Amino acid sequence: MAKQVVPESARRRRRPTQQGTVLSERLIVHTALRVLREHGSTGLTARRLGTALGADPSTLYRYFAGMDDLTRAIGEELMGQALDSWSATGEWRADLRALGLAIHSSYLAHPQAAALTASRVTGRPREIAVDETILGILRTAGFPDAAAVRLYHAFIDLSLAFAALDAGALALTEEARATDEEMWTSTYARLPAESYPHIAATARLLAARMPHSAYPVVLDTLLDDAAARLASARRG
Amino acid sequence: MAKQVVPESARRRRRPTQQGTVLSERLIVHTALRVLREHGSTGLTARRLGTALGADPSTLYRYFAGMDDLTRAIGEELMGQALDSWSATGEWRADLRALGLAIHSSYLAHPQAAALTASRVTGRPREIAVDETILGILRTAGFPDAAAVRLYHAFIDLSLAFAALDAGALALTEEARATDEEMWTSTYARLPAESYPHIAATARLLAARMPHSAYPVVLDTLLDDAAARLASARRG
DNA sequence: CGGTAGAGTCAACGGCGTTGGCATAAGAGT
DNA sequence: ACTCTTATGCCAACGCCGTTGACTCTACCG
Repeated sequence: MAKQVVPESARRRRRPTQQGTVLSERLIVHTALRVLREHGSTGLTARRLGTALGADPSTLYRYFAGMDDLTRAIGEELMGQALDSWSATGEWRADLRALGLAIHSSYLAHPQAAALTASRVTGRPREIAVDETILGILRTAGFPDAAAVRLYHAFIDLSLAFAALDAGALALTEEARATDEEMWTSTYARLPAESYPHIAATARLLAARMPHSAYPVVLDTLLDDAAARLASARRG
Repeated sequence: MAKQVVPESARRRRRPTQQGTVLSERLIVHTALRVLREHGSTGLTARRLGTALGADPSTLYRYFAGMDDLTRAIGEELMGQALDSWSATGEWRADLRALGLAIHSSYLAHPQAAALTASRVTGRPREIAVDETILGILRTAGFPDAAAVRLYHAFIDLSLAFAALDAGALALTEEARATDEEMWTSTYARLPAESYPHIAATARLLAARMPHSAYPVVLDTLLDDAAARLASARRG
């Protein structure tokens, strides 16, 4: 078997598999995304991916060091899609907000994949590009370096943490997800008011709000705070 | 085998295993936490847990419907420990802050377990108790129901999302974690200033800040915002 | 138009969650 | 104190899983 994985750029011969497909990192990652969507976040297995590709499972080890390596490549793909779907306007607050939402929705577009990768930090190219972009927006907007780094840290971790949390909820099977959402109208809405007065009093509001993500609310709070600090620093 | 799991309260006979241990849900959950700590977040297996308990793996199915059910019980235990370590003072902002930090640090105290459970919502008793507590603090502080629910939602999801994110980082093996932290002094600090001017300019600040959690900063931002809204509503 | 080594295949290993059938001893009822 | 019932733990087995080493074949280099 492969002593070490051949980097994609150095790959020369493209021998088709028995079933005729010609493999590539790109094809494998995209097929993995499809398998994840169809079989859930725990449904990506070497055998299944091999079958989906029309190749022997062990062939994957010619392209990735193991399933863990493949997982990181999937995460990098999600981050890349977020960056591609975003464009700068020059208005720092709007740009940051849009970038955060782009990252969030890129992950939510592949919830099963996101649940697998969102808490991994890889240091791969597209991830670094996102970091450079965020820091650039903040420093160009006039934040001093210390404030920019502090805000960058809060921004990126907040976005990734919510991407993981919300993706985890979406990645459940359809029935499990429905059960979870209904929990606010079934379990929580029926708790006795004597023991749980506050939940009982707000049950209707909870059922309306909890199925949505809190990310936009928290993100806006963070950006409002940053804008206020920037304005007051300019005045003072 | 067990058609269905016998609830812990209805359990009568406590027959010791061949190796002499007397099982219980509590013992199993606590042993599972130990196994997770020793073998990592993917190291909890039915066979290993059975060995650690001195019991056959299949015996676990007398207590839990499957490994997934056990996982939820572990999450419930973490939430319970958070609630136990917290006490109210009556000052809403301080109480909320302390509760958030209690949840966060309860999860981080068992990072391998947290990585497994933080994004699950179970609707079990201790979890409901936490929800009731938070809503109680907010409504007693004078927030109208709509604002209380909005803030509750942001608060709990923020806390769980960061618990999961930060636990994920801590749950890596010691060497992998060290490698990740050093990435800010190795990879990021050495990126060429021509291609990555903003990262290069702030490399030292990044290396100092990134290994810590952004949770307290974001939590305080959220609570500051809430306090300001409450004060202005009182004035208006 | 060979020779070579890289890409795909095959078979196997040990470990996983889970199940059905079975032995046995704890506790209820007398 | 004795029996009876059945909850509880054990065993063996099933079909998955990731991964590996030895292999075959074929695309490309010269």
